[in-house]
Formats: sequence, C-alpha cells, structure tokens
Amino acid sequence: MEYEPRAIEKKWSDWWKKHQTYRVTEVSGKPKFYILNMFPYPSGAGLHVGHPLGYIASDIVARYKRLCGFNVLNPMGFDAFGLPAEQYAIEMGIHPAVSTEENIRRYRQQMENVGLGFDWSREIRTCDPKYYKWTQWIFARLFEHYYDYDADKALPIEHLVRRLEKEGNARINAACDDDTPIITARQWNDFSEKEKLLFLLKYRLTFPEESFVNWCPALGTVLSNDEVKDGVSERGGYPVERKRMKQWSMRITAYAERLLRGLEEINWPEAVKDQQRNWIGRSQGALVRFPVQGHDGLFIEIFTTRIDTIYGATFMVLAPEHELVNTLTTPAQWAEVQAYVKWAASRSERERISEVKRVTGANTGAFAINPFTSEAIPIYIADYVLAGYGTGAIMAVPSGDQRDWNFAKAFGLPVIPILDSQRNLDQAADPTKEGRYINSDIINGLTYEEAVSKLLQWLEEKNWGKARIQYKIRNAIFSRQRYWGEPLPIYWKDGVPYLLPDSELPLVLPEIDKYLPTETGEPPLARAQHWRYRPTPDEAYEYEYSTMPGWAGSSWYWYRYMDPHNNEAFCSREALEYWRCVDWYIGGAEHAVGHLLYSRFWNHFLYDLGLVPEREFAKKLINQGMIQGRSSITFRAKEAFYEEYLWLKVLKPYLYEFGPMQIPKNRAEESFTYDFAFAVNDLAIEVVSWKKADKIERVRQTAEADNKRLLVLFTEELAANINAHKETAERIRQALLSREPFFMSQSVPEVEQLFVSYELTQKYSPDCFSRLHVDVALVTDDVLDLERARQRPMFQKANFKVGPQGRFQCAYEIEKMSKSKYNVVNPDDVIEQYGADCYRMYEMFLGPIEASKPWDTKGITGVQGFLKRLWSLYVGPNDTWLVQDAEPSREELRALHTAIKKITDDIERFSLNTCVSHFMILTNELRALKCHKKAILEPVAILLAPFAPHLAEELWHRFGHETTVCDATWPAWNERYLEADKVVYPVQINGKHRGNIEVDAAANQEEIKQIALQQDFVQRYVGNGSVKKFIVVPGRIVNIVV
RNA sequence: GCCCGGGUGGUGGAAUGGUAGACACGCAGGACUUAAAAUCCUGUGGCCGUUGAGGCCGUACGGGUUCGAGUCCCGUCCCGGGCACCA
Repeated sequence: MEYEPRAIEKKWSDWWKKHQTYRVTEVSGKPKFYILNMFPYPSGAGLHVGHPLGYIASDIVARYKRLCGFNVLNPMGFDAFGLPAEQYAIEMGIHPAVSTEENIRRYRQQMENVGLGFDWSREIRTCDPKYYKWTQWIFARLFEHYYDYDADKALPIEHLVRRLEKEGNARINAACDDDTPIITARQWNDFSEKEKLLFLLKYRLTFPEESFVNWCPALGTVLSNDEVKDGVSERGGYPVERKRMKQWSMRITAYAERLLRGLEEINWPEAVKDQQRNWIGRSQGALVRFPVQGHDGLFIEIFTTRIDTIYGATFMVLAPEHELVNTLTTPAQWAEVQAYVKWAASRSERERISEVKRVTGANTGAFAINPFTSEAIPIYIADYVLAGYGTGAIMAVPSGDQRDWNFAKAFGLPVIPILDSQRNLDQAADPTKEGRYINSDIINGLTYEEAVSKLLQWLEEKNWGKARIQYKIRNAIFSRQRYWGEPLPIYWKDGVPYLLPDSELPLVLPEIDKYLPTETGEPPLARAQHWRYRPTPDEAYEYEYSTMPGWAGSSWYWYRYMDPHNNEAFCSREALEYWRCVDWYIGGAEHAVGHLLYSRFWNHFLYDLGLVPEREFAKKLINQGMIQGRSSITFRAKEAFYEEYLWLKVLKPYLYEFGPMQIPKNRAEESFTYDFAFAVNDLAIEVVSWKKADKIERVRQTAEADNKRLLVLFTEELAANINAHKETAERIRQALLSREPFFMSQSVPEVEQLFVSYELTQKYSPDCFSRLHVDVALVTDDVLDLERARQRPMFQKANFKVGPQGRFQCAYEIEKMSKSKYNVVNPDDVIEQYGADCYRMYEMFLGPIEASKPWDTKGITGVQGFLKRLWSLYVGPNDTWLVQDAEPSREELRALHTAIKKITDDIERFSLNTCVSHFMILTNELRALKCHKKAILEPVAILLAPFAPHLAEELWHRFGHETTVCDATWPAWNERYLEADKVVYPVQINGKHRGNIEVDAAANQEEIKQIALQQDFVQRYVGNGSVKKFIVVPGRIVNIVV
C-alpha cells in the first residue's frame, strides 16, 4: 500500500482523542518538564503556515521529553482580549465575545490538524471571567503593596501606614512618586481619611495619576510606549499625540534593579537580555545641586553620568516643562521664554522626532553657580533636555557632549577643553575619557577613574550632591479606554479609588449597546447604565471605566495552566510546587521588552508575596523566527510605459532622420513642455496617454508661444493593441516628413489594464509599471495561471502580454505573510495535500528555528518523497508488512545508532532542521541496505514519533503494540556500534587536502604515520624534504608539515 | 548616532578550529511509459584540463593568530533587528 497520510492521520487523531493520550496530571512519579508557547491572539484571519513553527518545535521537544521519561506539560490557550475584536465589533455590531469564540474554534481546529499534542483540558482564555478573576486578583494585590528598597521587596501597604503613623516618611526608603513630600508622623496623623488615601497612592504599586500619555485619537485609546512606533500606532499606523490624562500606572520602576539583576540567572537569548537592559537603561552618575545666583536657597539639581567634566560646564539647560522656569526667568527674557515654552508644548511627538537636528532654545537671563568653580554660568531652556529623565535639567559641557556643543555653537557659548587628549573641538565635541584633566582645578593631571572618585567624595563632603543611579525605564501605563479588556476591580468614592473586595471578583464586563467611547469622551464602559458597585442597598458607586491593557492577562498565564479550573486560587500550592516554572519558553522576538518584561515584573512581585516558588518564571527562552511569505508580483503598465514604448519601438527608429534632437532631461517629471523637440526644425512632439487629456491644451499653448508645430501622439491604439504599432509608426513618419500638425487620435479610452510578463518589463524603467501583488494560489513556479486569474475581479478587464515562451511570468518578493499581500499559505491546504506529518517535518526542515526564512511550498516534495521511501521500508505492495525478525548487520546497526546519537544531540540543542536531514540520511542508507529488520525499524519508529506522530503511531501499532507510541522509550545509542573497523583519514600536506588513507580503527599515531608516509601522493609532496611535523587528530584528520 | 544579530552554490540551508557546500529544492541528462503523472538512476560551486589523471580559485572585503580558519582576533563594506536629543 502506498503511504496515505490522510487516512492514517484521521485514524490516529481520533484514537488519541478517545484515549486522552495528551492528558497531563501531576501524579506521575516522573520528573517534570514544562514547555510553553507564547499563546496567540486569535485573529479573524486564522493561522497561516508560519504560525505553527514554534508550536511544532515545542511539540517535538515535548514528545521527545515524554519518551525520555519526563512528565511533560505542553499547554495552549488564547490571549483573547484585544483591539481587533473590538474594532470588528464597532464596525459590524457583533459582540467581541462572539467573534473571539469563533476565531478560537478555528485556531483550535487548525492546531489539531497539525497533530499538536496539547492537553486541551487545560486550555485557558484571558477573556473568560473565571480566568480574569485572577488577573483582577493580582491587580488587587499590587494595589495593596508598596516597594520597600531597604527590604528590597514588596510589602503590605499597612506596614507603610504603621510607619507613617510612628515616624512620618523621612526615613522610608521606598519606591514612590517623584513629587512625594516629606511629612512627619504628626502631619500624617492630622490628615483626613481622604488625604491619607490620596497620599498612599504615591506608594502603591498600581495607582492612578495625571500623566502624559500616548493618546491615539483614531483608536480612541491610550497606547503604551512599545505600542507606538515612529510617532504612530503600531496597530493601524494612526497618529499619536501626547496628552495629559488620568491613567492607572504600574510602578515597574520599583523593580528596575531586580529585573536587571534577574537577567543574570536565566538562559535567554543575549539579544533579548540586551534589549531589556537597554530598556531598563541603568546609568551610574551623580546628582549635583547648582545654586541660582540672586535666589537664596534656590538650587537647580542636575543628573550627570560625567561628573568628571564638571569644570567644562559653561551653561545649564532646563527642559521647557521644568518647574523652575517661571521663577528663574528675568523680566527682560520673559516674553521670549514664554513663547518658547508654548511652542515646545505645541509640538507633537512626531515633530520632535523628525526635527531632532534643529537646535532651538531660549535664554532665561538667570545664572547658576558651579559649586566647584564658584563661577556663574547662564541658564537656558531647550527641548533637547527631557522633562521625564533625570531631573529635567543638565549641566552643559560642550567640549564633551555633541548636543551641548551644537547648542553652544548656535548660541555663541564658550567651549572649554578639559582633557589633554581632546581633539578638534572647533569641529565637534570629543567625549573621550582618555588622557589627563586640564582646566579642572582639583582634578588636573588625574585620570578618569581617579577624577570621578575624588569628585564624588567632594560632593558628599560639601553636601553639593551625591552619587546616583538613574534608570530610563518608566512606569507602565495600565489603563485603556476600551471595552474588550478586563475591568479594573476599582470603584470611586469622593474622588478616591477603592479596591473592590476579593469576594466581589470577578468583576464581570457589563453588556453595552455600542462599543464606542461616549459622546463626552468617557470609555465605552460608561455606557453601562446600571453598572454600579452597591455594597449596601443605599450606596452606589461608579466603577473605574477604563479596562486593563493587553499585557495584563498574559503576565501570569503560565501558572493558570498548572491548575486551570481552580476557583479558590489562581493556582494551587501543590501544582505550583510541582511545576514551579516554565523550563522552555518559545515565542517571537517581538515580545522582548513588552510581554517578557511585564511578565518578569509581575512574577517578581508574586514571588515577594510568597505566592510563587521562583523569582524568574522562564528558565530558558527561545525566539522562533518568522516564516515569511513569497509574494508574487505582476506588472501593470502605467502611462509612462506607453510613452516609453512609443519612444523605443515607434519613434526612435525614425527620428534620427531629422537630425539632433532635444530630449528633456527628466521625462518623468510633470512639466508643461513637450516630450521631444527638434533643434533644427520647428517640430515638437508630445506623447499623451489616456490620463493626460487635460495636459494637451497647456502643451498646445506652449508650442504656440515657442512657434513650434506640435505633433501629438495619443496612445489609445497602441494601448489597445500593441502589435498594431507598425501602421501607427508609419503615420507618424508621414506626419514628420510632411511637417504637418498631426493628431493621432481624438479619443481617450476609459481604463487600460495591460499586464506585462516580468521578463518583458526589464527593458523599461521601473516607473513604467505598478507592482501589484497577486494571489500566490494562482501562481506556479512564478508563472501565472491566466485562465484562473481572469476569474478574479482584479483581472476581469486585464490584457495580458505574455513573454516569448508564451507564459506570463511574475516577479517574487520575500516579505511578511499578510492578507493584503495575497501571499498567505494556509496550513490546512498544505496538510490536505501532503499530510500533517509531512507539513511538520518540512516546516522544521526549512532552517534553524530562530531564523526568519521564506516559505516555499515547492520544497515540500523532498520531505514527501522521504516519508514515502521510509514507509516503503515497512510496508510493501498490497499492504504487505515487510518487517522481519532477522539479526541486523553491523552496517545496519551503525546506521541506526549514528542516527540515534545525532538526532538525540540535535533535539537537545534544538537543531530540528538537521534532525530531519539525519532521518533522510538514515532512510537512504537503510534503503541501500535493503533493511527490513525489526531490530532496526522499531527504534526508528520511536525516533520518528516526535516529528511525525501519526505515521509513527501507525507503524508502532503494526508492530503489535496496543498502547500509544508516545509512551514508548527513547532508544539509546551504543558507542560500540558507532565504531568502524577501518577509519578513513583525509591527509593534508601543509594544510591542503591531498588524499585519503584507510587505517585500522585501532591504529596508533605511529602506525598511521607509517601508512601515510608510504602513500604515493604523500611521497610526491614530501619528496626529499623532511617532515617537520606530523599531526594526527584522532578520528578526524592527518596533517603533514613539510 | 548607540546596542545586538548576520553575510557560505541558482534557492533553503549544513559544517561545535580538522575533507566547505551535508540534507533538500531547482536544473540538466537518462530509464520506465503511446503520452503525462508518479517512480528510479546519474550529474550539478567556479575556472583550466581530463573524459577513469589532475590542478588552481572559492564562505562579503583586507590583514593577523594557527600545522590547519566559514569558525578565533583586528580593520573595512553591506544587510537585518532594536533603541534613540536618556545628559
């Protein structure tokens, strides 16, 4: 019987379901292994052929580990809250829950088709109230805690309250808002209840605050920094502006140092760790207080990472939003400064980004005193200093910092060199730390390290400032003005947010009539008429109307898989103690700083509360690459094409008869002169295609003014029938000869749809064609199926110009798979044609899991052929079982054991593409040996089980087993079978390969040397010269140096 | 500008300092066939040469370390990703 994947796969996927083969429990007595995929957002488009890449890879590892005797958890779920479902709801009026449900159903079906062995009894959905009850619960814990730097962990807010009651906050070293005032115990105790609650918000790990946010008017919501790219929203590309709004925040800054240190203990790709380090942005430096001249007791505090350059500070710069700007500005400068502040505030994020190079600013007229030199330096404001970083003020050192240098040049400020190694300061700043200090009083002659420690010491001694560590990371905005997300478990009473009691959770998303924001700009939840918190029949409080962002539900979900149906806790103690954390986590690199950083933050917090057993939730992270699409491109002629066509094919051969000609420099540019004019006669030529009818009159006027006779060529005929140009050309020629004004055509065709085969486009300039994506389903080997294409709307009126071989060729491009590029390949179609096992193996075979690589369905035939050949080792014609019990030969054993070793090693290092190669080699070898022996083929079936589970299960049962191959035992290799009797050594002479020798495997170095030196080819090179060195790398190579 | 990756045949890729191009796709030739599909066999980095010899070049480019470098080091170029007035 031929290998028939469809029948086999249907049979076993049903069997697995019936026998609950993939059900996982905690009672096993085996070591645990937790492998996790980043769960998908179920979009309406379904899975394309690239999505399952990581799922297949993790499925292979999961099955392999199970065969190796581990109790493997490999779950799947859905990150089901999000913008697209809500946008769809707004447009179509369909409840997001309905479309989400539908999308999930489709995703699950597609995943099952691939044969992924998920335990679906553990499926989770972030939009399920039973799930988001616990997302809200964790939010509540964050609200109830603050971060104490002395304890270096989160502590209950009551702890803080007790300390405030006793001693105020002067000695409390905790994460809090920058503007938190120092208060005494007495002040605290005198606070009203409301004042106390508002004050505590400055410490809570989640809190509402007025802040500048990325507001996207088109989406009607706030976006986090990582959802904004180049000033537009990542999703949809809508403009984003900065707006001051009340928003919930997460105090992730409290964990900056912990998140940085934690990176040391996890096996994650360096690139991801680097991105997180960069995002956290730790920099070591100093705070320095500069007294303001003429304002007693008033200081400007600055942050610098180059305290050693303080003697080179020739001015100061404040951010335009800096709180001291108004205080400092002198009357003379008042108008200028106010104008600048206003201008700076008006600029959008986008303008700022695009105008980075422009130097702008204004002088406040005030002066600050450099504490080290006692000299007065002017104070400016400029928007290259950011209000949100450091103290929003800097000391400007133009000799060492390029931005300061630019500013100094623009405003005529002095540049003082401070290191003897600085060069070319008249052209640019030199940020070197080399050399010795000059012009720097107490640090003159010192090196960088010496200078820094001396200055820091002085700062502390004189109370001018102190050493300081600064982080770039900002608190994370946590609310969205959206419907389709988790409600915050918060209600408002008298302008103060209160936490909903845990007993009220989950706070379920209410039904509303429309999904848009209200007319007054409130979030959609404000539409829920009777949605109020009523602790007693007499009270009714408004809930918080914003919802949680997309990353909330994904910041702890790996715990829910451990115990998905628990109603008493997010996860039971027992399950947590058993599974502990994710061993391998697989997902795209695009989550490097979003999901992966927030998840680590929540995990550290849960760890502080003793709720989870590990500080870091994922021991090992693997970034899978993206499978790109191979788009097919067709070329539709634009009017420039007809002009160029006329020129090349029709006019050019004739025009030389009329002598030198003026050819406009840039024909592509829209101009009102004609396309061609002759220097020697008074003839001008204008080539006009159908779209330029309005241009003729202007051209005619120009010609009249120039006193030229005008030849106007319409291209309609050529466009309609390009082969008819001979007649046209002849008419042009006649016109040129007679020098009569001549109009080729008076009419303009409505639309021309000329599509040109790719190879024909090469002769024309690129702007002659529009490049249009065409559905890859219509294209085979880059040739468009014209018959089927004509049935598509885009080609209904098409006119195809085929190439010399009578085929219509398309160009191709490798790019992201997307609906709009018509390059999406659906795994269902591939599976339908080749089978799931074939699809799985081919997807792995494409290349390393981390690399991005293009999908090309053509190559799958290689894997298909391999599976057929493998099958034919077991099953012959008429479904005969070919396997016999005969004793295997040494060669057969070596082939098998080499494969076991290589495949085992390669799975362990996650090199699954080479595993597939090893299977192909093994199959080719066994076929050459005509091997049909059970002792060889049964282990091969087990080896195959992780990769092609259906096929392996079929073979396994044909061997007579009645339980699943998933519970077989992974074969071990025996070194004894790997050794050959003879070893072939390549022999190099002076590093160049010259020949091979075959020696006994047991031969020692001296024996090998004797054999090598006897060889003719060796003698030829050694000749009379002596052998200087003889190197044998055992089992590898021989190198002779002559 | 800064920080990470990466650059190997026509294509996807292999090679953990030890014969560069495994394994495939594609292509060319052949077998079977009325034909096609399917299947099988042979060849396939370039150049010179041979037609059962062999030689030279070759992993972006230029140097270096080494008996030996795609792999390690230094410099240059190019491509991809991330961050970006972060003081």
